[in-house]
This record gives sequence, structure tokens and C-alpha cells, in this order.
Amino acid sequence: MLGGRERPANVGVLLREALAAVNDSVIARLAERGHGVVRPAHGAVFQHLDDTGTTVSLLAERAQMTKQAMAELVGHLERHGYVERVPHHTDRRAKLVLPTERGRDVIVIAQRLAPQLEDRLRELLGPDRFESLRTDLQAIPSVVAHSSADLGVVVGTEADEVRGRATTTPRSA
Amino acid sequence: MLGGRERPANVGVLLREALAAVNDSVIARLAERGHGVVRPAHGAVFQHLDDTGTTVSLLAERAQMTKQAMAELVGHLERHGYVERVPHHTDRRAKLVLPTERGRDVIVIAQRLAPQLEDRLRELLGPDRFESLRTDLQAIPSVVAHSSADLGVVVGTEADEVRGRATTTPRSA
DNA sequence: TGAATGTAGACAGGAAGCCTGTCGATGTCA
DNA sequence: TGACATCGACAGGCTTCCTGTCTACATTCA
Repeated sequence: MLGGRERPANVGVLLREALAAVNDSVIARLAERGHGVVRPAHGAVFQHLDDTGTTVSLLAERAQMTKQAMAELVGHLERHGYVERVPHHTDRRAKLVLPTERGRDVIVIAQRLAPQLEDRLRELLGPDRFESLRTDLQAIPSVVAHSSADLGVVVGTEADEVRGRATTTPRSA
Repeated sequence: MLGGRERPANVGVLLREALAAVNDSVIARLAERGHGVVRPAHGAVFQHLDDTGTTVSLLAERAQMTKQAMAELVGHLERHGYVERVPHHTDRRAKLVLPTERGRDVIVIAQRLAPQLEDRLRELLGPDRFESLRTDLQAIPSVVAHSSADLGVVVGTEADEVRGRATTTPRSA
């Protein structure tokens, strides 16, 4: 991001556009199946939910966000009947978040759509290119981090430890 | 996004993580150079700003967001001395947004960092893989859109035309 | 066992980024 | 000139996160 004017799109822009397209597609599909209240951010819940139940704290940790933020997402989904909170059997402080039937439907839809999209991509690019894409995307975070470090930029490491963090540490766990 | 639990990360997740890394890196670099008030969203301004001045409406159109949202970003940058608004010479309704010296500094920093990051990536992946990555990222939006259309999902096309739009049409221009 | 300390999750408040709706001033075109 | 489009401003709202703080409960260790 940030550039001159109408130059060949840089990797940041390409990433943003690709991500937006994927998100839109998932959300549109869910809306079509009657899950209009599920928004992109709720992926952070469904994606990290165990069938056996997961605490908000653990969900937050997995999703790299604060417990408060995660609690909000879970609250929304609970109000709309996608998850329920049941008391933890051994830890009386905790509540386990469980997907309901409706929530499981969302997970199934998403679990089917993701491979469909990836298959399309694999079909278009060829299996080798597709695997390369996955691998290379995975490499970006570390490349960028190293690149910045070498250049004297601190990216979410020491800096976070200095300023006080909230209840939970999002990012740079 | 949306999946089971700890499966191989899907393309959505990879995209999100890569984008976050790139954004963080740019922002960290700018902060280091004294531009701490510049946030990722402001890329939408700098990226589309002409040296000769650009109206908020045009910026909004280029960035695919509403004029109101763009006006907010421009307002923030103006308050911090990164851009200024001067009256348009022929259209008395309009104001031209111009980068100040400070704003130009941001653009320069970003314009230098982007290639640096891309060079690192090119170095690591090899030039062929790198170009493939760019090409394939660029292909994702259309692949995803087609994929969904074939499956009966509407992704920001007809749907937008039905419901009334705001002052400006963001996305699916 | 009892006190120190850590952790789960709730409530309050706020920043950021975007959106819709509406309006007055101005431009454009029949 | 009058209908209609456009520029940018004000008001208000939603979503997604964050920080700070608090109580209830768990764990650990002297």
C-alpha cells in the first residue's frame, strides 16, 4: 500500500483485493443460505471452535485478538443462535462455547466452499503454481518481518513488550 | 476463512496474514520516521493522490469507498499537515487535495519500501516464482467471483444495484 | 491451610474505519 | 430558466477491535 498513482499494483494492493474477493464470496454464500448475520470477523470464531467446546479465552488466543473482542463476536453469534455457552465442568470460572446445529451448518458451508474456491484456483493455475502460491504466501510474513528488521524497523516484537498490553496479547503472541 | 480446527491454513487465512504483515511493516517504518499518525487506511489517500491535486470525490472513487469515508481520512491527514485543501480553480464546489512537503515525504518512504519488500521476496522466491505470485494473486478475484457465480452466489454485482447506494458507490464500481 | 498470584470472563469506554441519509452550493444541459 | 447531477459537509450509526478494571475462581507455594 501507499504508492504514487496508477503504477503496477504492488503486492499489498494485490493481497488486499484478493482477500476482499475471498471474504465477499464466503459471506455472500452464507447470506444466500440464510446466514446473513454472519460477518467476516466471525470466521475467527468458527475457524477456531472445537466440537467439544472452547473457552472464549482460548478462542481469543488462537485468533490473536483480545478476549473482549472475541467475547463480542461470540456474543453476537450466541444472540443469533449459532453458538451456545455452557458451564465448564471442572473450571467454574469458564464457559465453553459450542456450535449449535445452525452454527454447524455455517461450518459445513464454509468447509465446502473453501476447497471449491481452491479447486478453481488450482484448475486455473495448475497444481504446481497453486502449491507455489500457497507456499509463497506463507513466506511473506517472515520475509517482510526480516526485511524490516534489517532496515531498522521493529514489527510487533520488542515494541509490544514495552507498552503495557491488555488482558490478552493479540498478535505477536 | 471459516474452517474446522487446525487444518492446513486455507488461502483466505494466508492472504490475511500476508496482508497484515505487509501493512504492519509499512506502518512501522513510517512511525519510525516520525509519521506515527499515518495509519494503514491512509494508504487509500496517498496511493491515489496526484501531485497536481485531486478532489475527495475522485479519491473516493479510486479507492472504492464513499466520499464520506474518504473525507474523514483526508481530514485527519489535513489536521496533521500531510495534505492541504485548496479551492478548485474552475469548479467552485470542489476543493483539490494536495500533498504537503510532509505528505510527499510519506509517499517517498512508501514508494521506496514497497520495492524493497518486493525485492526481498523476489530474492527469496526467485524471479519466476515472484512474478507467478503477482500474476496469480491478481487472478484470485475473478476466479473467486466466477466460482461463486457458477454456484449461484451473487458477489457484489446485481445485488448492489437493487438496494439504494449512498452518495458514492464503493466496491463493485 | 492460607495468602499470593494468575486466569476466565463481564462491564465500561473509546478509537478507527466505513456506511447511509440529507443538505446547501454549484455546475450542466435541454 | 428549470430539472438534474455533483461536490463536499454535517449528523448519526454499525462493526471490529482495543485498554482498563473488576469479581469469581484456580493454582501454587511457603
